[in-house]
Amino acid sequence: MSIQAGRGTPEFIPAAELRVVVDACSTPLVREAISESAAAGLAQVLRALADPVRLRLVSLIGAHEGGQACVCELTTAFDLTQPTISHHLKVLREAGIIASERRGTWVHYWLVPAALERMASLLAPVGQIPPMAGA
Amino acid sequence: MSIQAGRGTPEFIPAAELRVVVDACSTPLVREAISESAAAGLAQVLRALADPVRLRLVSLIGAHEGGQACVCELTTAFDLTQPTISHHLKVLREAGIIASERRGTWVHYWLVPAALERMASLLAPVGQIPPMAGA
DNA sequence: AGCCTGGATAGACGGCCGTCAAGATAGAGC
DNA sequence: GCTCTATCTTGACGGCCGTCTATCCAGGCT
Repeated sequence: MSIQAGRGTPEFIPAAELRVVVDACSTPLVREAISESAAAGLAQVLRALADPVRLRLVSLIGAHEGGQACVCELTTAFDLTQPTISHHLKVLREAGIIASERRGTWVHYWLVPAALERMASLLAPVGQIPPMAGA
Repeated sequence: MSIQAGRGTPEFIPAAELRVVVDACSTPLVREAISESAAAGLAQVLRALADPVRLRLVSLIGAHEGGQACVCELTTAFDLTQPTISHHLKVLREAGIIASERRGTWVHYWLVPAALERMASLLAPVGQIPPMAGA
């Protein structure tokens, strides 16, 4: 019971801090070694994206007319129950990837572009998009 | 037991196919809705990255002199046993994110830039990587 | 007010995965 | 060939997470 902690996520980082922590590491990840806490925050956001359903949700929302979609439209795109979709949307929202607002009867979701941009620029290997630049 | 499948990963996609599947969706994710199989493949790669230890491994390898690092150097950077690090390296290797080669006694690992680039361009919201890009 | 619909929450269940200890394998050097 | 070191593999354990059912909350309508 000393070290064996099951999984390496003993501490959950709330959304606000998360932003800071991820920002703290805005160099391309492969430029210099990131800190332990930056890795934790970054992994938290990536884990939110690392699910087929949530990826499709992000894609559906982003590709939807006006960049917004209501839950009813999203739910019908899957063979999953509405609570399950609601759960996935919550995960994405808590990771700062999407935002939502209630408008009358329906709840609308849209992407937070900064979140995906941050991920993209972190993963971009320095010179970025040099398909074969390996010397 | 008809639908309840525990998690949405009934089918594992081997590395070769994975490349194809992820390539099949090289539009920025938020441009148009991705297919179910593309989402599965993409999620598989993201899940490999969505772990603090593996992120730090990628970062350590990428930032290491010469872009290469041997396992012994990586192991000492963590409070984890060597088999655990080896396991994480295997996950990254099977996801196509890193590659390895044995050189005498030591095994060296390096990044596969195309993998991270692919991820970055998929996540980049259309205009992509505004932080430093020309515009 | 009462009902209906869209959506979120709570609780439970089962599989996946991160971790470790122990053993196996591959070169290097004697 | 034997030993030693570096690394991988195997098997087991425990927690996390994706899914469901059941229930609750919020608005609109009559």
